Amino acid sequence: MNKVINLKSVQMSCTQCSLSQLCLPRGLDKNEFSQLDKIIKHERTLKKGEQLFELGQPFKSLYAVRSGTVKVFLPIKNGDVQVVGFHMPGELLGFDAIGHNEHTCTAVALETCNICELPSAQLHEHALEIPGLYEHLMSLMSDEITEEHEMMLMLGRKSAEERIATFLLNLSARYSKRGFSPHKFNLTMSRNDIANYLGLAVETVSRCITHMQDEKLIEANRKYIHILDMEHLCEFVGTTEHECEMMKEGV
Amino acid sequence: MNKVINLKSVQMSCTQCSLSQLCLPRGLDKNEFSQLDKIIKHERTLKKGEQLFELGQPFKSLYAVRSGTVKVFLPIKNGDVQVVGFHMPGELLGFDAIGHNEHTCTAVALETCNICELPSAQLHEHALEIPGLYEHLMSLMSDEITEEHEMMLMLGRKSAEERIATFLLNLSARYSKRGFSPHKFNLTMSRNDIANYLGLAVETVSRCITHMQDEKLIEANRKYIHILDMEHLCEFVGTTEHECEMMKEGV
DNA sequence: CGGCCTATTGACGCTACTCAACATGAGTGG
DNA sequence: CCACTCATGTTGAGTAGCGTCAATAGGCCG
Repeated sequence: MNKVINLKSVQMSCTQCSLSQLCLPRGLDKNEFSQLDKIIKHERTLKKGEQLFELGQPFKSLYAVRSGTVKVFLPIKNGDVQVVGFHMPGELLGFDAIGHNEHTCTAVALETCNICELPSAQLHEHALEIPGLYEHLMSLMSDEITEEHEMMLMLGRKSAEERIATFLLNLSARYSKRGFSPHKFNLTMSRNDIANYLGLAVETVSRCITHMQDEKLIEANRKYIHILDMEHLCEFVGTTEHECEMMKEGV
Repeated sequence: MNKVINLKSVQMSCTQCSLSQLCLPRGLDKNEFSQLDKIIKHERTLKKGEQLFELGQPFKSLYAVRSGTVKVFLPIKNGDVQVVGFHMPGELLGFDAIGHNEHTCTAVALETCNICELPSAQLHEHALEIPGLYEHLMSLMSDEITEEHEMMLMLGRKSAEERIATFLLNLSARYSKRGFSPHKFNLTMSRNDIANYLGLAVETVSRCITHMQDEKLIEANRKYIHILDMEHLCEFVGTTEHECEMMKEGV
């Protein structure tokens, strides 16, 4: 029994984690790693539908997704929401709470999730002992700002089909970065979530996906997506050069 | 002559700046203030239309607007753009460049601007000497993330009129925070910029403003805006409670 | 097997875009 | 100072894209 616990704790340490290159600063030595392992909590597990944090909740931690997908959204009137992002393994979330010490959005698990936690109390206390931690966190926040600029472009100027294409290619690139196929993957979110995120109606999402199948760009069956013609799908995205580069990097 | 230069440099120091409460961490002592004044450059002036930074340009500095308005946008194909923000006095910009050490958007002056500069080289070097500087910058970045979430809500779910109302009330609150009237102000950006920012056509912006005048909610003449009925305008925004609070705070 | 939720497809209507004409103000040069 | 041009803003008519409503199909779970 003791052995099992040890094994588990080893598996769950940052040192052993295959995602550490995504969520931690680069170039940490063994010492600094074990320093981090002391302050990061690895035990949290969320079942499908459970909340990680909620709008208005005080800032307790930053969170890293170890496995599963987390959906982040803004609650609006009448129980309606605006989905503002999906977080995959290796991605951090909770930055929204730093500014006013409380969360400005809500995060729930779309499937069973393992979550690592960097408690805010320890953050400022130990940040200086781990070189580059502040810089790294700012770097991640900066990336989030850039991504959200691109979302504004998406919602402001792109047609329904362009949005779907952009979305699929973005997922593709992120799967690819994690060692999965950029061509075949399963969506972890519902059509409803996708539609909401992209500022479209569910029906429009369905129709676009159907249309893209007719055009032989993709093959889709419910959650399953198979990208057949990456080249032409990229052309559909058609906006910033930066974006096109990003997409192709991921392939 | 010497006297003039001295006077100028005194006027331009953070210690004397009326906006320092907006862009600097709170609770700095005299010593820390003068520390900051050493690393912050105050001399930069931009004429209308001049660039502050450009997409792809290496990260040199963070910038604070001292006077004037700066427009930030993403260049797209064919010389088209997507406006992603407007920055007023006391607001920092350039956070987009931290992640990959180069700017992911372009910033230009909408009118004559005075800009303060926090060079990136000095940032990490001196950040630890000024307590709370990192925390403060992260706090500002966090706020920017939250604001952009609200922009996604705007672009994803709101009607044209709701967008205009939200935009006007947002400006109103920001003017108010700076000691100006929340009811009467002059827009520093063109209808074109507003339309682009809000994901609308110029004509739609014009029509909405006209319509809001017919409804006696506002009075508008070109750049000049007079908000007549703040209450009903707020109702128009109609989305998150958080937003409504923010709007009313500013009044 | 039945009930429920999610996804797909079709018909219709509305919002906001496009194209176009026109008005107004700012800036320029004589 | 006025007349000219150009940029910016306003208004109208027609239309396309996407949302809404409704019906149906398919998967999942008890």
